[in-house]
Amino acid sequence: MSIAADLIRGHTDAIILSHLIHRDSYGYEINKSILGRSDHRYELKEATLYTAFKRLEDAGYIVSYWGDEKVGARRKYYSITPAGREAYEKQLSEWLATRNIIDKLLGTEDSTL
Amino acid sequence: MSIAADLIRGHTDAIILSHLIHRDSYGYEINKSILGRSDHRYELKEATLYTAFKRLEDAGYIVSYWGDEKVGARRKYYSITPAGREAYEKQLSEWLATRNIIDKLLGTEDSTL
DNA sequence: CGACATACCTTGACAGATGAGGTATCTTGT
DNA sequence: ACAAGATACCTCATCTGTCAAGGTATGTCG
Repeated sequence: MSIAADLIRGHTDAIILSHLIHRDSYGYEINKSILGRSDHRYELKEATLYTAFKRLEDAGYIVSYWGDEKVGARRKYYSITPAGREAYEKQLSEWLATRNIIDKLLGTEDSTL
Repeated sequence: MSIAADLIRGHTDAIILSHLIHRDSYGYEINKSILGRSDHRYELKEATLYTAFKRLEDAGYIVSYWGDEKVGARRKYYSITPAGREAYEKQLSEWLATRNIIDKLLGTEDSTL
């Protein structure tokens, strides 16, 4: 794991919402997807993931339901709500603004000082 | 303050080091500089700033000395050490990697996937 | 003389992340 | 038949960075 998790702190919710924008999903799958999409450089810890689900559900950004798997372990699916989509849009633009500011403050070779 | 501080969490040390790369400085000045360079969209809280100074000094990344102001409030200057410069370089590249991954995970329409 | 800027610092509390632990099912190799 | 590992869920105690709130002191301006 080459990415310091502390640097991603605070982006967990947006990352999960981003995944659920496309389709309903469940914890284990979301985790593996994040691992894959980050080229194995970042992995959400399970405890972090389930803490985030709780937080997002309490906020009304996602709702959950049990899958009807006939075989294998049961899956708890999550679905993003309209409020969740709004929150995602907002968090995405916040990320872009934050990214911009950090770039400036770190002197990431920015000539437009 | 339009930028959620929690999103910048973890970048405080790098931001301070980045400032000290150019010249020795003191707390109050660094804070104002950050405010200005972020177009007043982000401000380090004093408690956060002094906590960070303590952390950086303990780590050997910065050293401090009192200025010899004849008038006005005394100033405590900080100077970056060679180890601090190394740490800054490392943290800068970590930021670039993290930025890249968050962009991917948030689906920030990145064509170079 | 009061307000405000400059300049430093500490303490207690909060929130997100996480190591470590737990439960249960199914598959694959030996 | 059995062990190992993947799939799949969850909780709790602890750690760390942030920050509101409080404090001290000096200089300037109206």
